[in-house]
Amino acid sequence: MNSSSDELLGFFKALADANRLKIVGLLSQKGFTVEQLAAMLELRPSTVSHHLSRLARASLVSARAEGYYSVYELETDTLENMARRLLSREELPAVAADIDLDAFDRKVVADFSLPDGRLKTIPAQRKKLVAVLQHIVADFKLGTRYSEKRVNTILARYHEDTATLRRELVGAGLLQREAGKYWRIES
Amino acid sequence: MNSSSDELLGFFKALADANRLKIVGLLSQKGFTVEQLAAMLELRPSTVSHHLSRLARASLVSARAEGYYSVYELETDTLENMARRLLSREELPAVAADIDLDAFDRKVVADFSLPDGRLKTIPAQRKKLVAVLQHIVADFKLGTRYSEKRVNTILARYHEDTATLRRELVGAGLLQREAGKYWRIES
DNA sequence: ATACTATTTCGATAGTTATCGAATTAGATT
DNA sequence: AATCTAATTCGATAACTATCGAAATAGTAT
Repeated sequence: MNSSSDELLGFFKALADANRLKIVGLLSQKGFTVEQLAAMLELRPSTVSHHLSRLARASLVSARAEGYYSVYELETDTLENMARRLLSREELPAVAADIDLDAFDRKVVADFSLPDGRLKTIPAQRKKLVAVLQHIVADFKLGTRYSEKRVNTILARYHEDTATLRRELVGAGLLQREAGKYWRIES
Repeated sequence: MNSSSDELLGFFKALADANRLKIVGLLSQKGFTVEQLAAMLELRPSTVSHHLSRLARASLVSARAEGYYSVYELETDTLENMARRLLSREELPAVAADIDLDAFDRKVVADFSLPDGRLKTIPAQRKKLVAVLQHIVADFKLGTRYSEKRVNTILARYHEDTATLRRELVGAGLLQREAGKYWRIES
């Protein structure tokens, strides 16, 4: 979660309250003082002040001194900017930018592995099987052609049922087979 | 607060959580299962399920069955619609549509009035004075010309200092004066 | 300078909700 | 039909926050 996302989160949190949303609605028409807002919303001034400070923290409102009062006004620019950011294609992916997309696969491999690295069982579920196969295929060098015997030797480190592993590796497109030889495919 | 505003509020509340925002960010790239999201966010599946149901309630995500799993996907249309609504000029004023804008003025009049309708004092603050004057001027008929004597008689119902009230009414532009006669101005 | 008053801050409280683990459900695979 | 598993629901708990009243603050107006 980077600082740009924090801004976005702050924006949503600021508006995720019925009374704050009403305040923004009211300020979209004209400026109001704390007292006026309190009367219209049937809240205490201290409560309204609290809401206004939250909105101000998100740069959604600003105060202007006017004689005895301080008049609050809506920062329409901030609102527009945020709305536009939501419409842009890059914004949302950026929110998830620093999240580890491989965590699931690693967890699956860990869940199915014994301390010595062998597999407890071969996963039955497609998504999990693929995760485990991708883990195993890392033992094969790119550009090397393996005999079936050598393939089995490597797979035997993981599970006795080397035939199934071999078949699934080919089925998943992780290993290529031709004329009795196997080799790894660039991913 | 009308039902359209409820939708808007629901939208903001749905996104006002760091993990839900991350989920949306992840789903903006591709669909994921509950388990996958849980691993990536380091949360329990039940927690992720909870978040997804909140997002679904706001129509921000939907589930699609795929074999053993149910794959969640982002409803980009909803997101776009909401962002556009924020940019439209009518949306925010509508949020405050059914809020009583005169509540402040009524509260001021009530605060400054004795049970019999007379004023405790004449407000010193501009905003409050105007509220009280607007209340008083309702006793004057539109289109009628009043002598200063009749004006004072009416104002005496509110406060002994009729001279100040009269002057302020004229100053605030609520009463017009010419050739010793006073009359009310259409507001 | 002094007094007045709108606003803010603070402390306390009640209501909301994010999170977890356990139990249940729904659905696909065999 | 029986079994297995991802997902959901439920109950409990902890963290957060909206709201209030009281006290402090700041900034005019006299």
